[in-house]
Amino acid sequence: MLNSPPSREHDAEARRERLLKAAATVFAKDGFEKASLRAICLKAKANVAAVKYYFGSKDGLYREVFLSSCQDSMKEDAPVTLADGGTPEDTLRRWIHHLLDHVLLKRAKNPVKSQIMAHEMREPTPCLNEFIKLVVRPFHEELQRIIAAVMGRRAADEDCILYCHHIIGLCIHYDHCRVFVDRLGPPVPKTAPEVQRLADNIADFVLGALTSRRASPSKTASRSKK
Amino acid sequence: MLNSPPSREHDAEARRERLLKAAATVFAKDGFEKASLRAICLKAKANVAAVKYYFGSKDGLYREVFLSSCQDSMKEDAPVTLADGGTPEDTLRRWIHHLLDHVLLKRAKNPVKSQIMAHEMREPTPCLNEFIKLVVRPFHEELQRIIAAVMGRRAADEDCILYCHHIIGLCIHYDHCRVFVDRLGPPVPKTAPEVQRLADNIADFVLGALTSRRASPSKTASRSKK
DNA sequence: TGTGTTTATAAACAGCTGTTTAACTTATTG
DNA sequence: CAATAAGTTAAACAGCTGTTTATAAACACA
Repeated sequence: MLNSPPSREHDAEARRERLLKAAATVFAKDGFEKASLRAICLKAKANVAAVKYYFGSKDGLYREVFLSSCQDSMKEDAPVTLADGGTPEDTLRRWIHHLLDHVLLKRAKNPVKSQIMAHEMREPTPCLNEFIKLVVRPFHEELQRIIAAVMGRRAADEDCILYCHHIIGLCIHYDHCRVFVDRLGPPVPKTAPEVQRLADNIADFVLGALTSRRASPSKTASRSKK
Repeated sequence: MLNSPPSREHDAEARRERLLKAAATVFAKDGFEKASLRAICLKAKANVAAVKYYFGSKDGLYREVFLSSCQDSMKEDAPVTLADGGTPEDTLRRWIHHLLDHVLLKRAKNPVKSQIMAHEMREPTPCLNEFIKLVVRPFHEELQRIIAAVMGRRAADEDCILYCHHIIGLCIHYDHCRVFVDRLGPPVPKTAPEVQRLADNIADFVLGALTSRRASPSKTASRSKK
């Protein structure tokens, strides 16, 4: 008779993990729309119908990839906090260095997460709110506390909140707009010493700004008191 | 017999423009991959084969939309320059306000350009280099001159170049990462008075930083002299 | 008016997509 | 052990996509 088909794979957990990993890579490279389940399943050595079985749909697979990515973020490097000790100014320096090290070195070696995040920002799903709540907001709030300590104000001061956005925006610009920065020069840092130098430059700039604003609440803050 | 088909449209130029306009809208909303030629042509009241005829392919249509977008950028609001008069500090304030007004108000009413640009940043084509050369670089260099005037340095000073990136990154963060800022609060400005208030806050912050760095070249700059 | 060329477009093509179906295999339960 | 449930997977389905083909209509010219 004909040859019997090869024996089936039994390790469901391993297959599921392979699918998640392959999907992350393909979604990162191609984006959600262009990424095809056949490409993902070829890479994962899995059957196309497995996507429906394990994840319900292409959307479900994407959601799971994104959520895994969020959970990974929470396991990463210990964040820099005021409780670490040192002056608030030194803490802010370390915080800035830590963020730049993360986005310019660590993430650059594995662009899957940032590319999935870029896609998510363009077409937010409910996953994004979860990510913001679990990962981004605590991070943001600790920076607020650091800024407030530098400035001798309450963390809920509206200036402190805005300065958080200013500082984060300034730092991640070097990652998000890398195609521009690289062409306008100087190139985006690629080594730890280069990152340290940029971090120092930014920290000096930022601390200069915060120090100068210490005694001068902005018109924004004073108007909000009416 | 059967009804004769309606007469053909003869205005090729009008059809081509309609296609460009519809494509811009659909590409902006759906991204390149998800945008379908049938959706674009339905919107433009044109035949699907017209894309091949006028633009060669879907890619060609996209390229033309992007180049039109770059040319529009060059016709927009007169840039703020030192030659406008006033102190360098006031010029910088106006510059920051102008940028925020542009990205938060004008562009927000027509998100086509920023969304196409986001796509281009993810998958750069040669068009991007053209755009950087013609639009972004002159803009960037004028900001460098303004910063240098505030700081009493040469425009080619490496700190001035980096501060350009810092300032631009900080400002455009409110547009690029709007999904984050809106959820973390306070909401991204949507009215002219709100934009003015944010611009003032940023200008105070930035001028505070530049003033504090005036007498202290950073370690970056001083090391580069070795 | 007739002829050759160009333009515009309906229809078809070829291929790809995510999802569903059906059949088989394996595991579990009574 | 038999029956049932769960898991795996090839094949099929239904629909969509960008591109190509074929042809009518329009244009230009003698």
